Parts: sequence; C-alpha cells; structure tokens
Amino acid sequence: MKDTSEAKKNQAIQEILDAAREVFAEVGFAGARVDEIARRASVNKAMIYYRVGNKATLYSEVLHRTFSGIVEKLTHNIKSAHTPEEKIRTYIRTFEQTFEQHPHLPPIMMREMASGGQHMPEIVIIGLGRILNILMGILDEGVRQGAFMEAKPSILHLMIISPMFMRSRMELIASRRKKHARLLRQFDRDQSVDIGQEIERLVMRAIKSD
Amino acid sequence: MKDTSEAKKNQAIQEILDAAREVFAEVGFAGARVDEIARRASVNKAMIYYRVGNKATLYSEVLHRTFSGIVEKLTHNIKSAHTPEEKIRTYIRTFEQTFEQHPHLPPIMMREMASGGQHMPEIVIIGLGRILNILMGILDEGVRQGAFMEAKPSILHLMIISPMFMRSRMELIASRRKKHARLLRQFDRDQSVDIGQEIERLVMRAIKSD
Amino acid sequence: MKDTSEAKKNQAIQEILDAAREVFAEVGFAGARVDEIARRASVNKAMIYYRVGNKATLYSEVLHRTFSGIVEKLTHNIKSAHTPEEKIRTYIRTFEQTFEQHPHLPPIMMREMASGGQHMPEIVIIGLGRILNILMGILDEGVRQGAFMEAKPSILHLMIISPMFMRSRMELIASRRKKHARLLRQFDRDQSVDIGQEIERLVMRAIKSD
Amino acid sequence: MKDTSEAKKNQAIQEILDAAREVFAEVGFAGARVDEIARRASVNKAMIYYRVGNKATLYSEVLHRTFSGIVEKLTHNIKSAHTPEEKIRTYIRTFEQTFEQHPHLPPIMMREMASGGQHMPEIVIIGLGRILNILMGILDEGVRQGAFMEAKPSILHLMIISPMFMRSRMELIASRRKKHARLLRQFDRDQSVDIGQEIERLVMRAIKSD
DNA sequence: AATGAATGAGGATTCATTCAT
DNA sequence: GATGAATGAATCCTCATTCAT
Repeated sequence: MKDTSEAKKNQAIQEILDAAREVFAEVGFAGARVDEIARRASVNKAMIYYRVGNKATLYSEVLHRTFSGIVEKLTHNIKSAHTPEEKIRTYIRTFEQTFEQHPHLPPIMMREMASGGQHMPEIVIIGLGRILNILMGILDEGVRQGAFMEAKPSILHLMIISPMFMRSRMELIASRRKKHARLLRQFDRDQSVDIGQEIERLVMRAIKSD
Repeated sequence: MKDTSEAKKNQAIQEILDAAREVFAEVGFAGARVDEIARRASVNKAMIYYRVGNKATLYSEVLHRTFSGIVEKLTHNIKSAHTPEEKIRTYIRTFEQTFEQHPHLPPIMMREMASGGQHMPEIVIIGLGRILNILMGILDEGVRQGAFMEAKPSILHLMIISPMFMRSRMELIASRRKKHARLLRQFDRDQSVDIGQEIERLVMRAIKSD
Repeated sequence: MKDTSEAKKNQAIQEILDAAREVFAEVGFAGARVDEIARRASVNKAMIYYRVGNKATLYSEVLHRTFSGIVEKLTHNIKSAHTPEEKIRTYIRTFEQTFEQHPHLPPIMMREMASGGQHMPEIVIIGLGRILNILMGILDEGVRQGAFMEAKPSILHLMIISPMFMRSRMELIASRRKKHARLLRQFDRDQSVDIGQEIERLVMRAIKSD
Repeated sequence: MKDTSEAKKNQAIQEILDAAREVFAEVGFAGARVDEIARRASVNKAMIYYRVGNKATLYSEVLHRTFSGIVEKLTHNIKSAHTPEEKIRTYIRTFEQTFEQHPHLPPIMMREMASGGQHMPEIVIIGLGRILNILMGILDEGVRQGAFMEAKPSILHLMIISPMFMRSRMELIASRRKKHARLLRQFDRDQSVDIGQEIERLVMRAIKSD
C-alpha cells in the first residue's frame, strides 16, 4: 500500500520535473509558464507548488537532476580506458552519449552560460571543476608518456563540449527552416557524419605529439 | 534644422537599440523588460514604441544589427591573407576580435541557438551559410595544395567559434562566483592565455597534413 | 473502549480549538490559515474539517467558547459582595482576572468590534446585555443607597473594560519594539502598576457621591 | 496645464487612499482585497500599483495619513486652555472630535493594537509618546497646583481614548443587529448622551483633588 | 475514522502596450 | 513629436475545501 502511494507520488514529481525540464529547455526560465508545465505534466497547477515548490525551486531541481551523475559516469567510463589516448576518446564519447541521451541538457546549459550562471547550483560548478581535473589528469599523463603535446585543459574541454552543444541546436534550426535547406546544405552534408567521431579525430590530431 | 532633428531622432534610436542589446544579452528576450530598456536608454517608454516598435521588433532589430557586417568583415580580412594557413588564422582571429568588440554577441547567439533560432532573422542564417562557404573554400584550397587534411567545415567552424562563446561566459561566471575561485583555479590559470591563440594552435595542428 | 475513543476525539477537538483561538487572536479571521491551525494543533488539516468544520465554523466555535462563562462567573463573584462599592470592585476585578486567564480574549474581541461584530454570535450580544444589566443594577442600588452618583452604565462599562483590552496590547507592542523603549518609558514606568487597581481607584472616585 | 495634471494625479492618489482606508477600516489588512479598493476608488487595479505601490505600501500610507496631525492638533488646542482642568477637558474633546471626523481611525487602530502593532509606523509610536507626555504634563501641573490627585497617565489616557474607540463600534453593531435592539436597549438609552461629555464628567471627578 | 493527495477559485503583482494630450 | 497616464491580460502563487482510500 505504502509502496504504491509512495511510488505514485514520486511518479507525479517525476512527471512534473520532466515537463519542467522540457519547458525550461525550450524557452528558458523567464519564458517558462508554470501553467504550461502543469499542462504538460497533466497535473493541476497547484500540484506543482504542493509537490515541488515555486518556479525557482522547480528550476533548481531540474538543473540539479540534469547535471547530476555526469561526473560519475565520466569517471566510471574512463576507468575502463588504459592509455591516455583511449581516455581522451572515452571522454569525448561519454559527453556525446550524454547529450544524445539528454537532449535538453545543451539548451539549458547554454542559457545558463548566457546568463552568467545565475541559477547554476554549486554542485554544477563543482562538477565542472572535477571534470576539468579529470581532463587535466589525462593530458598530464599523456604528456609524461610522451604521447601528447601540452594543451590547456579548459580550452580543450570547450573545443570538445561546445561544438556538441551547438551542433544539436543547429540541427534543430535546420529542421525548422526547411526554407533555408539550400543555404544549410553544408550542414546537411555534414550531418551524416557523427560529430563525436569528427571531434575525436581532430582533437587527437591536435594534441598528439609528432 | 531638419538635420539636427533627424540626427537627434537617430541618436534616440541608437540609444534604444544599444540599451535593448545590452538587456537582451543579459537576460534574454523573455527576461527583458521594456521598462528596463527605456531606463537604460534614458528615454520614455512610449518612445520605444514610437521610434522602434514593440518588444519583438526591438529584438529583431537588435539581432539584425548584431550580426550584420560580420561576413563582410571576414571576407575583407581574408582577402589580405595569401596561404590557406594564413587564411584559417585570419578566420579565427577575426571572430575573436568580433567577440571582443561585441561582447553581447555570444550570449545573444547562445540563447538564440538554445531556443532553436526562433527569432533568428533570415539574414543571419544566410550569413552563416556564407561564412561556412568561406571556410569550405579555404579548406578545399588547403587540401588541393596538400597543406590540409580533409575536415568537415561545419564542425570545424563550431570548434573555432563555440569555445569562444563559452569562454567569455566562463569568465563571467568565475568573476561572479568568488566563492568558487579555488574550484575554478584551472580556468584562472588558463585565463592568462589568449583563447584565440590556443584555438589557432590546436586547429592548425588538427588540420595540417603530416 | 468507547470512553477512550470519545475522550481522544474530544481532546483532538480541544486541541484544534485551542490552536484556532491562538491563531485567530494573533492574526484575526482573515489572516488565519487553516494549515497553521492544523500545524499548531498537531493534527491533519482534514481532521479540522472532519471534527469541527470549515474556517467560519471554527471561528464561531472559538468565539462561543471564548465568551461563554463570563457572565456566569461575574454573577457568581458578585454574589459574594455585599455593598454596591464592593460589587463594583468585584466587577472590575473579575474582568481583570478573566483577561489575565484568557489573554487571547482582548485581541479577538477588539477585532470583532473593529469589524462591527460581523461574526459575533448572538450569545455574545445577549451576554453583553446581561453584563450591562448587572452593572446597571449595581449602580442603581448604589444611587438608591446614596453611595453613588448617577452614571451611564454602558460608558462606565467601557471605561472599565476597554483600557484593560488596550493595556494588554500596549505591553505586547512595547515588548516588540525594544527600539522605542525610551519613547515608551512612560508606559514602562506604569507597567509596574496593576491596571485593575488603578482603574478601580479612579472609577470609585468618579462615581462615589461626595 | 501642469497644475491640472498634477492635481489630477494627486486626486487619483487621494481617491485610492480614501478607498483603501475605508476597506482597511472595514476588514483589516488581511481581509482587504486590492480589487475591492480599486473598485471603490473607481480606478484600474494596476493604477494602484502604479501610483501607490503594493498592498503593504498602501496600508502604511493609510496608517501614516490616518495618524498624522493628531499630535499637532492636540498641542494646538491645548494651547488655548489655561487651567489644568480646562486642559484635560480639551484633551478629551479633541480626541472626541478627531474620532468623529475620522470614523475609520478607531477600527484601524483597534486592529493594529490587536495584532501587536506589527504594521504600526514608527511615527505613530512616537506620536503616542508625545501624547502621553502632554497628558503627563497636564497632570503634573494639576498636582502641583493642588487641583488634581496623582494618576497614571497611560492608564488615564486609555480610560479616555478606548471607550471612544469601542463606543463607535458598539453603535455600528447595534445598527446592524436590529434583531437585538431590545437587548441593547441600555446602549440605546445611553446613545443619546454625548460620550465625550460623560467621560469628561467621570474623569474630572476621578482626578480632582477633594 | 483518519489522512495524504488533489484542486478550483481566487488574489497579489507585473508588464507590454495603448491612450490622451 | 513626445510623454506621463492608464490598463487588459496575463502570471505566479495561495488557500480553503474536498476527495479517495
């Protein structure tokens, strides 16, 4: 009995947060309407306040859930890689998979960055620090082994991550602007390529020692 | 007389658009308040409607002005470069300079991308096409001359542009979160480096033929 | 068995009404929150509706219990007094004691008066009539015996009762406004005096025949 | 031109504040509806926010205006009185007149007192201090001249003021409860008397030295 | 009997936009 | 032409009350 009601409650919360995530991803915090979130979650608007809280709480909760687990996944995946090169490839592919599985993450993150991370919970900042630490570790290891040239981890990180962010959005734009199909032909041609693969290829060439 | 009033009128419009650009850059379209724009432009709110139009018009106008001229500048700069390598370097540096001169451009662009380019005027899409064409031209030329490996222009473009977008935001976040200074130490260490230079170095290594 | 459950039920009702009285005294009917009452009574909110009824019922019930018994107590106390003077003194002291024992009564009464007695149950009006009748009886007796001057019972009643109401509130205000301690020094000096005693003294002087 | 618009603006503010005062007097802060205030002021609801501010500001403004000027009026009136006895009479009559002219004052004040003066602006507290100072001065003067007995000013003040507060409410209740006319006969009989006069009579007897 | 869940009906406040002069 | 005034339409949030078990 208790299990059922507990589960039902959690499901309601989950549905609310899913809807919220969707809406925040589409239109951002300021553009989001609590009514719309309620509609998509198929719950009464007051339910949102009852279960989760106000719009700001809703947003924090979404951010929190959106970014949690990434570092753990990354750490875990990299453990199975042995050489620095393999680790970099894993690094890239892990992010690629993450964004594929969580397509709402890039727009939310991009908007957060655009607004100077005003709502970004501490944990995300800390997570970012840990991610960069991991990358730095890999790069240092590679340099020590004579496999890599030196490279600035934060910039390399951005060269890996942000094209993926942008790419997912480019595809959305292209799909919405049939009218500009011809203009975006170049993109379309490239769309066939796996972005992760291309980034991997270029990054490896960029950092491998000669 | 007419000149004076015409000039005054244009100056008012300019001030409105400058204020609008600032506000849109900071908080996005949905977060922007017409009152705030009026306040920053030191004009009466009704003046905005009288001279420019409603919020949506204001935004289009800002987008239009924000992205105009970029292609021309790029084309012009690249003309002075001779080898494909020099042209790529110019390509990178031109964007770097553009973002330095127009710091509001990255947040606006990022939000636009996040929202699927809903408000993006046609001219921006077209401009993007032209930019990619330029890059494609340089790459093809490089390949023909045996200087470059093949590379997907759209992804390469994103690897150049988007780290610059993100980087400017990272700095903002770091400056606002003194508390996380230690966590962002890695960034700080890198902040001393010129991002354009590092991107240039990595990109050149990535695409140069062995 | 039945006794226990009956007792438990009554205790729940009592706790609800105590909490309600407290809340209504603090913030009035419109300001009271059913949630808050439930919280203070340590019962489930639905319990209030189940056991007592809606907010209005809750309030009537509180008013009813708050004012019940006063007339009886007054009648009873005055029975032990013999001379009109003693009776007046008893009248004053009985109210003083009542307000000491039921500190929530003055604020509730004051708000009721402020709102024109909209929620005042009939019984309170009737009780007031009886109280005034008692006072009138005492005064008439005193006049007949040559002990008192004539005086309007309703005004005399107010001169006795309402300063007590106000005084209890003044003390609350003074205790909350440490900042104005100096300004309220006059009050503080007087706070040491027993208000009942001072009222008694003044009232007796006012009505005693020369 | 400017005069007209300025006057019109002030009139709008005045009408809003008048309506607010009325509503706050009737149902208190928590019970007041901004919609209702707008309706009574015959202005658009947004106008209230534009001209005055939110509900809390509205209330402060009302309190401020309600209590301002009382001390000045009292001081002024008492200046024309010469003997301490005359001064006390003037004291009483001034309050009586004030409450007659501002019938909304008692309910607002009573509710404020009931709620522990939470919204009471500093100026009201200060004003109260000044009023008590005045009364204390009169009493001291009377005692020095051998005209008065000693009496606690704060209690005497309450014996003067609070019956007036209550009396005005009693009349309202009686007028609303035709049903209890018979029960309130005692009041009705007294209603013919001027309360100020009766208070004056009783207070003078109470404090005059024998 | 008891209670966690759910919600309709407000209620305060905001804001883009228009009006009137 | 320029602007203070005015407002309708949201939009967030609350709260008394009812429901379902």
